Amino acid sequence: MPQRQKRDPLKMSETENSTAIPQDFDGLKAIILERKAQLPKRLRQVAAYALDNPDEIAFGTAASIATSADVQPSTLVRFAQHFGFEGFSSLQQIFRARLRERTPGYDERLRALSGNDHSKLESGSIFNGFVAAAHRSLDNIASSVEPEAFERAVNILADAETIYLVAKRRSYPISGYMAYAFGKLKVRYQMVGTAAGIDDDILAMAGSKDAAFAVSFSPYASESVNQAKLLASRKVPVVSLTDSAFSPLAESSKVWFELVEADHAGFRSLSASMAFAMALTVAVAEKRRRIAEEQAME
Amino acid sequence: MPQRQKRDPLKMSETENSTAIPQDFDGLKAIILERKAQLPKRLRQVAAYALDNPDEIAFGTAASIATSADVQPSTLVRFAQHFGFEGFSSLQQIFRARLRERTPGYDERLRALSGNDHSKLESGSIFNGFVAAAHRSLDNIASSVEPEAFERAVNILADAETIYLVAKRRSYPISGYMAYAFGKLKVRYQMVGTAAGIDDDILAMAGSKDAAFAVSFSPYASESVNQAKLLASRKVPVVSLTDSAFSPLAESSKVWFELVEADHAGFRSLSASMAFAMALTVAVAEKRRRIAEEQAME
DNA sequence: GGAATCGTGGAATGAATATTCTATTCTTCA
DNA sequence: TGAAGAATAGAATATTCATTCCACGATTCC
Repeated sequence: MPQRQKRDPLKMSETENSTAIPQDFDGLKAIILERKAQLPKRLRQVAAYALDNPDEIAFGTAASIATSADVQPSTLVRFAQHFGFEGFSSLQQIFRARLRERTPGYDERLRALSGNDHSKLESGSIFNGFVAAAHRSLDNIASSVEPEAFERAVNILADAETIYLVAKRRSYPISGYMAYAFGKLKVRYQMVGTAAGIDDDILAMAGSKDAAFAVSFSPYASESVNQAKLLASRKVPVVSLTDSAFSPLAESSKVWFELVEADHAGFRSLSASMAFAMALTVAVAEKRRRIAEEQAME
Repeated sequence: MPQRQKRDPLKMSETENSTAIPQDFDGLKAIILERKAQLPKRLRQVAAYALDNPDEIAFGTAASIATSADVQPSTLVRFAQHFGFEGFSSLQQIFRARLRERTPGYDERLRALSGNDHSKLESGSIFNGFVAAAHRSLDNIASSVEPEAFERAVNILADAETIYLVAKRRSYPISGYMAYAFGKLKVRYQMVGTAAGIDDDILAMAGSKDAAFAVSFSPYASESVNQAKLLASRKVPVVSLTDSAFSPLAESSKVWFELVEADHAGFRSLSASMAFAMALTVAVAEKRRRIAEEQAME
C-alpha cells in the first residue's frame, strides 16, 4: 500500500478536530455508530458497508470495495479522512489489525461452544442448547438426505407449472419462507391452507402438470395428510419433508425426505428444515433457469 | 492485485507437474513441509518465513515481505510458481482466506461436505452450500449474541402481558414460528401485520405493560420499522432482531441483536434466526414459569 | 431567492506494485 | 577441472493502486 508523505500538519488539525483518531476496531465502530446519524448519504453508505463487511475492507482494494459498496473510490478516501485518518490505507490498517489479533485457534471455538459466557447466565444455557441442537440437526441432514433423492425432487418441482405448498402449524413457517423465496425467484406457487374454507377450491385446480411440496412433522396435521393424499390421487406428484419413515405423508409422495430436527429440552427449532427448504427452493429455481436457457437456444 | 494474462500453458505444465495446486492453507502447509528438504536455499528461506509469519504474507506486499524475509521480490514469485500458483498474488489469497475463515471446526465440516456424495450431482452442491452456510451462521450467533443482552431481552419479554410480534416478508416465518411456540407454551402474544388494515387497531392496544419483538433484515420493510417506532413512542419496550448496527430498528429498541445469516450464492436461509427465535421463545416461557412459581409460593 | 458551503462523481496523476527478463553466481556431474 | 544447468539478484516494465483535483448538484443559511 502506498505510504505517501504526511499531509501538512496544519491542514490535519482541521479534520481531527473533536475526537481522537480511533486506534482499534472497537473504537472505530463506536465512533461510526455515534456519528452515523449526522453522516452524509454516501458516507453513511460506506459506514454501513464497512461494519457489515469488515473482512472485505481488510483485504479488498479501494476500487473493489468501492464497487461492492456501490460508491466511488474517492468516497472511501473521504470517509477515512472524515474520521481523521490520513487516507483510506490507514483506515484499512484498523480492519487488518482486527484480523491479526484474532486467535483463530481450536481452543477458542471449543470455548465458544461449550463453556462460553452464555452458560454463566441462566438463559444462556438455553441459548447454547439450541445452537448446539441446530448444529446437530445440520450434521444430520448432510448425511441423511440422499443426493439422488434430492435431485429427483428438484426435477419434479422444476418441471411443474405451479408448485403447491402444503404445510400447517409447526411446518407453516417453512412453506411461508419458500413462498417468499419463490416469489422473488419468479417461480409460480400456490400456498394451501392460508384462508380457511377455500382450500378445496385451490386444490381442485391442481393437475398432473403441477407438483406439490408438503411438510409435516409428528404429530401430523391431518389436514396436510389428507390434502397430500388428495393431490396424489389427482396425479399431482408430491415431494414431502417429514420426520419419519412411517409418516402418513410418505405413502402419497413420489419423493420424501426424512429430517429429524435435534431437540433441546424437548423443543425443536427449524434450523435444518430451513436450510433444506432454501436449498430445495434455490435448486429448483436454478434448474428452471437452465431449462429456460436450453429452450431459448433452440 | 495485477491480474496478468495467463502464462503459456506449455510452460505451466513444467511447474504444476506432480501434485495439484493447494486450495487451502492446510493443504499448502502440508505440501511445503513435504518438499521443504528438496527446496533450494532461497526458496526454503521463503518457506520457513511463510509458515512462521502467515499474517505477514496475508497483509504485506511482495516488496515488504521480501525485505522482511531477506529475499528478492522475484524470489517470492518463483516460490509461488514453484507450487503451481500463477504468481505471488494467487498464493497470497490462500493466506488471506485463512484469516477470513475464523472457525477452525468449520473447515473440517466443509471438507467433509464437499467430499461426500452430494457434490457429485449438480443440485448437490447447492444443498451442500446451504448446509455449510447454516453452520457458519450458527457459529456466528454463538459469538455475536451477548449473553447479557439475551438475558435482558428475556426479562423484558417475560414481564410483558402480551408480546407483540412484528415481522414482514423474509422475517415473517420467524415470527410465525414464535407465534406457534408461544401458543403451545401458553404465552399471550399478538401478531402484527397478518391481515391488512387492522394493524393500527392492534397496535393501539399495546401499552407499557406489554412488550414487542420485531424482526427485520435488510432491505428493511418500512412497515415493520414504522410499527416498531410507534410502539417505542407508546412506551412499549421493543426487542429486535436485525442484521446490521445501522438497522433503523435499532433506534426504537431497548435491546437489539445483530445476526448476519451467512449466504450461499447470494441467498440466505433462516437457520440461525430460527435457532435464536426458538431459544428466545423457550427462555421467555421458562422465565415466566419461574416467576409464576415464585408468586405461588407467597 | 441568492450566495455559500458541503457533498458527490469521475477523470487525471504519479507512486507503488507484481511480474518478467537477463546477466551473474552457484551446483553438479563428467 | 570445466562445462551445463539451475538458482539467484536486480533492473525493467506494464499494470494497478490510492489519492487528488475539479466541475457539478444539492443543501443550508442569510
